[in-house]
Amino acid sequence: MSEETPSRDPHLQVICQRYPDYPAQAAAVVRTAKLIARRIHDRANATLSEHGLTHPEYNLLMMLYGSDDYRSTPSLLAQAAAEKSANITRLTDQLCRKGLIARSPSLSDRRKIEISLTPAGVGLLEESLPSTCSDLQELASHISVQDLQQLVQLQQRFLAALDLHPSAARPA
Amino acid sequence: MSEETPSRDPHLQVICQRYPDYPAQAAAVVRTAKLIARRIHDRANATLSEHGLTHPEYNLLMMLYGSDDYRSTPSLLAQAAAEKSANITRLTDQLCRKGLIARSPSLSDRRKIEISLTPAGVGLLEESLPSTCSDLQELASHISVQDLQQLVQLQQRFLAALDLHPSAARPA
DNA sequence: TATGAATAGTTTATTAATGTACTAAATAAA
DNA sequence: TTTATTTAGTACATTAATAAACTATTCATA
Repeated sequence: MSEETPSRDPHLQVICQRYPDYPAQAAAVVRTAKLIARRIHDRANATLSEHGLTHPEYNLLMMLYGSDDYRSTPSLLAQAAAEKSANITRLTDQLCRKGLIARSPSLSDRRKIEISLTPAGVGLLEESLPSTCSDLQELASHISVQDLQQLVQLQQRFLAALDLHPSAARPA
Repeated sequence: MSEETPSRDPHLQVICQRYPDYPAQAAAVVRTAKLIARRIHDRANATLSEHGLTHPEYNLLMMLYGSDDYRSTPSLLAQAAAEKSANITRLTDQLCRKGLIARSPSLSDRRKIEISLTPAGVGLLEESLPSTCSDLQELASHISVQDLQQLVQLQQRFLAALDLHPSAARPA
């Protein structure tokens, strides 16, 4: 490890002393991404519980909100929300039970299901958005728009590297 | 929403048309962090399964590897690895059963447990590190060290904002 | 010194998430 | 046209993760 260690994590310094080839910078990116995701998840769950939603449910609803005609398919949702297909089934079952989404057969491909927001789903989302957005906006207010944009851009470059390099182990 | 939408996600553009106050940049940060964390998790699980480890187990082992005397406590591990304490218990139970860590009572505080890597734990870690590190290094090779450092720094600024703003909802 | 509050870690029940197997349908190849 | 392969989504069993409750211990306050 020839470059400087990220300063916020004393563990990394010790690791690099013990294993000099440890890619500390990349490990720090990964670790911090996980911290962000976890912290936001907990925080969002607390806020959304007042509306009877969990964070993963909310994410699916938002993906539908951001789709043409509030409409999508389980596979597209799985991809967009970084969830496995079996979990999409579980989550959409829950949202169906809550009357927030509806399932219908696709007219163009009989394997496919179409999922759309119900009016109640749109209503609940728009009811929850003031608190959700102000919470997130509060966080964002400490960082300039340019810095946020740069952060996203750098994140996306890291993600792009994952696409270039399929896992060295057996395919899942 | 007055600034440009991150370009990689068409959902965000539609969301902002429907709800103009949506903080798109911050949402993009959050979403991309989750994508990174998920992708790395899946990728690491595939690599580590050859060594009989899961990604969360590996993370704990690495935290111990980066601690003085390979030694820590469940609470410190929970914090460092972004896991809840009940999950630390579950994970450390598993690692104990595998003989990779050992528990002992703390001499300074009877509430506390000390957890340390066993020689088998150190051995397994160092056996897994070549493939783990080369995998991660491969990803990192597409981004300059300066860019990685900047990415981490920006991530950490986002995290710092979370500390400044406790959740608006009831404390968990 | 006694009492109240906070901390540490585990247990337990519950929910969340995943891997695998499956059926039906679509697509690709022969 | 037939066969092989891939895709879509769900069922099911299993593992992963969590909230709440708990006991013991430590720390803070009166």
